[in-house]
Amino acid sequence: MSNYNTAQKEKIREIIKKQTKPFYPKDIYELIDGVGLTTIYREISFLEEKGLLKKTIHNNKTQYEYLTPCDNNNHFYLKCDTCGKITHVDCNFIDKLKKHIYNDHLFKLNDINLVLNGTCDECNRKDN
Amino acid sequence: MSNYNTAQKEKIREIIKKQTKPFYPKDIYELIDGVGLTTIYREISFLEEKGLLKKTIHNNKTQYEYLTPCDNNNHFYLKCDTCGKITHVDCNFIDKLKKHIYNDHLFKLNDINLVLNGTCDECNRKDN
DNA sequence: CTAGTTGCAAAGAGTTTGCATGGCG
DNA sequence: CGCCATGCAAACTCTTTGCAACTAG
Repeated sequence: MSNYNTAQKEKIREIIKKQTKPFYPKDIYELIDGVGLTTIYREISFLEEKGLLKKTIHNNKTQYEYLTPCDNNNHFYLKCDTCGKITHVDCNFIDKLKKHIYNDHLFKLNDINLVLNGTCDECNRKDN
Repeated sequence: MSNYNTAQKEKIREIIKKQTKPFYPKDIYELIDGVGLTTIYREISFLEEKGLLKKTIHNNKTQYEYLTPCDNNNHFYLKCDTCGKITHVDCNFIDKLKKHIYNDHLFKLNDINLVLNGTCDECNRKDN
């Protein structure tokens, strides 16, 4: 399954790649004309299995976050809990973290899709 | 709301405190006699707002993880994606992480409820 | 032409809400 | 005794599935 390239799939992927904040399947549905909600659900599931989307919860509803793909493993994502924005960070500190957790706590962190929550600079300034 | 102490609430909290793995509201329901599912949903929401429970997703259903409370901020949680077990870790490395992210990436990590995903030692051994 | 894809309608499942009853303080 | 809590049933909403028509390769 998901072998054929169709106009619907392309439209969906195009829209999803532009998302820098978490979204609901319905959001994508409303941004596209001529694509059924079912198809969007199916394509989202497919992209999630490929690791391009990460599921989260908001108001007891599933949200998806688009994670820009990256070759190396020295990267992670910062998600602002206030505005929802997701930032891709390339940084070798992640390596130190992984090693520390592995050595001191006998725990092997996931290589991919490490998302840390907090508050971004912009929202931080606003709050003060 | 949630001011009165009732037998139902006590039962629910007692069971939840024992959970070291993610659970569904229904799981708690099945572990207790004489408490309605509605009440369990209400108490879980209450505990989640207090930060004692963290929502996650599993099979498109909401799961909750009990996070043992802790006074200091030098701690985080390790969640094994294989067996689901959640380990509470007291460790000052978290401070280094926070400072690095704040200084180098202008991002303020959450003080509480930092959960890192990966594979625990036990599951790691089994896989090999 | 064949096998995958689409999308409607309906089914399924989890969660929330209305309301009458019951219990805490 | 007043107010909050409980729990059943019903309502709601999101998500999945069945199926017939359609389309990419």
